[in-house]
Parts: sequence; structure tokens; C-alpha cells
Amino acid sequence: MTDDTQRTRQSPTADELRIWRGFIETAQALNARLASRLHEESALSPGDYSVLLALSEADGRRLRSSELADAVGWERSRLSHHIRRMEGRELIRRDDCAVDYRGAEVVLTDHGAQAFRSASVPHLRAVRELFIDALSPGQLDEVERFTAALSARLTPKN
Amino acid sequence: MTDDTQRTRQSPTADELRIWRGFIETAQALNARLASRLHEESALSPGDYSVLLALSEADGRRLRSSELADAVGWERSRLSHHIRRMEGRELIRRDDCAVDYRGAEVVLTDHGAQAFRSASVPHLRAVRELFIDALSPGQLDEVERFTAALSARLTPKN
DNA sequence: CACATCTGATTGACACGTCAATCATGCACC
DNA sequence: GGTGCATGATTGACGTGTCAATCAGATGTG
Repeated sequence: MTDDTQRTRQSPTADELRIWRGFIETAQALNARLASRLHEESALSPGDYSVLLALSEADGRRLRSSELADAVGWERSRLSHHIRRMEGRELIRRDDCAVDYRGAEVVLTDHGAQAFRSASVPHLRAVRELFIDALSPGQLDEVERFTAALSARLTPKN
Repeated sequence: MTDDTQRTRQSPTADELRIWRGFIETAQALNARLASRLHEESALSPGDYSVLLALSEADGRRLRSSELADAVGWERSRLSHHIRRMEGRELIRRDDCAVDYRGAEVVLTDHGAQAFRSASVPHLRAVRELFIDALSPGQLDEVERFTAALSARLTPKN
């Protein structure tokens, strides 16, 4: 038992490390491939896509900054920087918020909505080709189970 | 058959998208957690760690820039920028290469070697805690199989 | 009302990553 | 031995991400 607890706290074995590296590198490569396709086909970054998706689904195609930040899971300051750049490309617009003059509303422009529409289908197709179709239905279920296991281990902070 | 080919080219279902998002977000969260631990414990970024690891394992703790780039799997320019920053912190040093005056050699400093040594054990322990110990041995094998499947789908360019 | 404090959001500084351009050396061929 | 191209590496510009500081408007308490 002391053996077990000790073993569990030691460094991974070579096999375990290989699997770990395979996992993390594959995930990154997958992300990179999808990002590059998205960029080629739509001149959007993954960040742009997330923001446009959230706004597309929002009532009146507009959200308070903080709601948008929650929707995409970003920190405020990250969103603020990104929004500034997207505003420059006229994908979104910033309005003052009538009910709270501290707040700002982010509004999807027509151009932004159009950009999202044309990006969406090829992007989803790429997800299917590169992820879903690469795995058997059984493997997909396994993926779900072990991402759940990893998430559970991750959520207790630190 | 037309049905099948069509279905396979369409957008993912809601279930499939959920699994996809879970996968990609978990991988990112895992990376982020490991990066933040590494930074707290050692004041190193993941990039720093990769570079130091490669140099630690190299003959004479030194590598030509291009060999180092291959070892860590980076583009030259990315390595060049990173190396400049690491040189500022005296983790590595750049020497001129005697056999080819175009080339540069990157050398691990004593300080860099020390930084890597103290980062390594806690980092590997974190990998064990957050990844390996979160999964059953059977799940680890599944992970290996499906990262292989994803990689295979990824390697044919585009 | 006055003041402190909380909160929504932005900013600046800096690390990181990619792409295209550049620069210097090596090398092959006439 | 010059000319031209290939190669090793760096640079600059710019998008992206984090952290700490800041700012302005909201709010509660005397």
C-alpha cells in the first residue's frame, strides 16, 4: 500500500508519457488544422468564430460585454482586446448600454452575420471530417467518458 | 448509399458537437492548468520547458538552431523569437557555429540546466495527477488508439 | 448629499505565434 | 574565381493572450 501511494505520486513511465504526448500534440494539431482551414475559407480566427457564434444566437444579435464574455468563456480583458480588433474589421459594433452607462453592448453587424454564415458550414464539415469521421461510434462514446473523467479531475482548483 | 455519403458530409449532430466541444475544451483546460502550475513552480513557460528539455538531452547540452527546431517541432522563426527571450533571462546562450558560419548553436547555461531540473519533477508529477491518474489503464489504452486514429486522419495535408 | 466602495469595462505592457521579407554564408557551375 | 541560387537564421509587423492598473459610472451608508 505504501508502495501504491508512492508509485502513484512518481513520474509517469515512458509508456504513459508517450500516450500523454500523443494526446496533447494531437489535440493541438487538430486545433491548428481547423484554425487554418477556417482562416483560408473565411478569413476568421477561431476567436472571431466563437464571438460571432455567440452573437448570432443572442436575442437581437447583441449582448452585454460581460454576457458575451461568459458565453465564450473568456476573461473580460481578452474579450475587450478581441472586440476592438473585430470592430476594426466591422464584424461587430459597440453600442453604449442604455440601462447602465458603464456597460457596453456588442452588436453583430450585417457583415459579421454574413461572415459567420459562410464560415459555419465548412467549419462544421471540417469538424466532422477531422474528428467525428475519424472515430468509430464506440470511440466517440469513449471520448466522452474520458473527457468527463479529465474534467472532473481538473475542476477542483489547483 | 447516396444517403450514407451525404450524411457523412453533413454537419455534426448536437450529440457529436457536444463530444467535440468537450474534447477540445478539456484538452485546452488541461494545457492551461499545466502551464499555470509550471509557471507558479518554476517561472517557466511550456515553450521554455520544451527548449530546456531538448537541450538537456543533447550532446554537450548544445544544438544547432535547426536541430533544436526539429526537436521541439517548431518553425525556425518561432524558435528564433523564443530563443531571444530566453537568452535575455540567461536560460540559454547563443554561440557562433564553428563549422558553418551561417549557423548558430544554442547552448544550455548552468542556470538553465538548474531551472529545468527543478521544474521537471513537479511538472511530471502534475502530468500524472491531472492526466494519467484521472484515467483507468484501459482508458489510457483507448486514448492511445484514438489519438492514433485522429493523427492518421490529420497527416494527409488538408 | 458626500464619501467610500463595488463593478463593468478598457488600457498598457509584455509574452507568444505566424507570415513574409531579409541577410549572410555556403556551394555549384560556368 | 565570379555569378547565382540554396540554405540557416533573424527581423518586423501584426494578431493573440495574460496580468495588473486604471477609469467611469453605480450603489450603499453616514
